Amino acid sequence: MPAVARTSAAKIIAAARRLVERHGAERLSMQDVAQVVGIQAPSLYKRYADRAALLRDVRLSVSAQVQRTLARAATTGNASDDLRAIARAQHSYALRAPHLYALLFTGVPLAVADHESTAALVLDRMAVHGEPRNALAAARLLVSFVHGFSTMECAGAFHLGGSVEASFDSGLDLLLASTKR
Amino acid sequence: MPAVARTSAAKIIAAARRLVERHGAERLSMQDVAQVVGIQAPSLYKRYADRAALLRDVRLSVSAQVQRTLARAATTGNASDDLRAIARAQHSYALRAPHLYALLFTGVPLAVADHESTAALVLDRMAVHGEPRNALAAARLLVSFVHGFSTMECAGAFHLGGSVEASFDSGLDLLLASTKR
DNA sequence: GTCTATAGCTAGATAGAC
DNA sequence: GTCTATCTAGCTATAGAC
Repeated sequence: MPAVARTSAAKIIAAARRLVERHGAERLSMQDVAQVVGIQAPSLYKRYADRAALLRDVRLSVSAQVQRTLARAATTGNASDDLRAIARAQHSYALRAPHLYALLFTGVPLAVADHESTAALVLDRMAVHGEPRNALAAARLLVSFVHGFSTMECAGAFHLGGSVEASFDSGLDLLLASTKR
Repeated sequence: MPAVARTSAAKIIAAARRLVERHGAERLSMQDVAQVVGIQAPSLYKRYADRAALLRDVRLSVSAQVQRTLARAATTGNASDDLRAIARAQHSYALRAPHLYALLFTGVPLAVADHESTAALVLDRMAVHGEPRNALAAARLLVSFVHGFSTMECAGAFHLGGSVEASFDSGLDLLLASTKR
């Protein structure tokens, strides 16, 4: 008779997520995860071959959550408003949980089905908002700005004064206006 | 009679830089640095109190190098061309040495004198290229785009096909055109 | 699936002789 | 400033009983 399960895959991932959110992925240890879920570290190896496998599941979990968040933002019924809402939601997520957000751009690229990818979502709206021929470059311009601004803001890289939030808003406005059809 | 110096601060920093460039800052170890410069690890502690102190010097060295590189790019005599050249140089550096580039936005923000900061350089050119009233936000827009695009490109985050380089160029063009006075 | 015990490694950092 | 020797700490991962 096997031992009774004292935890679950979902709880393990949730615990690991919380630890990454607080301390960053580099400092995630199997021992800390085990302690949080209330088991001993070696027991984790019954579910995950190694630390990398656990971290992979955490990344997938974060990726899915972000995708859901941005998809929910893109429901205004207007392509331009959707783009603005997506940008705001991404920026907000990055500031709220920088370590989780960083996970999306760390290590081997996540393989995400196209129909589930935020990239495809932005591209779709951009093809309506602006000239379809230029949609790919325009989408990359917008996403790069949001990503770059968010990570720089998290890193404390804006130190010339002025309102950082105002800069974000005006950058977003200018970008949307200049890509508009 | 004290022992003869077998190395120097410059060589130690250079060695650490090379290791960070190759493997990333997280994996920089005092033992590896010592081996590369040809001394024993404990000897490093005569010059640096701890690993963080050494890494701090590496960051400062990279920061100074990047600043010099971008400042040299901004000498075309024309503000708009300077901005384009800065953007290209930053993008190129980030792709060439992603781990060193990442160092600039990692950990506690680097304290850089304003007159030596790239931020001030871009702001200066932007105030000539575009409307001075909007220069701060426009500078942040431009730098965020370049930074975001570069890090996403390094992370392999552009997977919808098309030419990534063409997207960068057209994004840069659009940005410069739409901020022009 | 849980546990205890432990192997095995790597790293940061200190002590003290020269 | 260099060395050897060593301490301490933390971590990944495995073995094997229950």
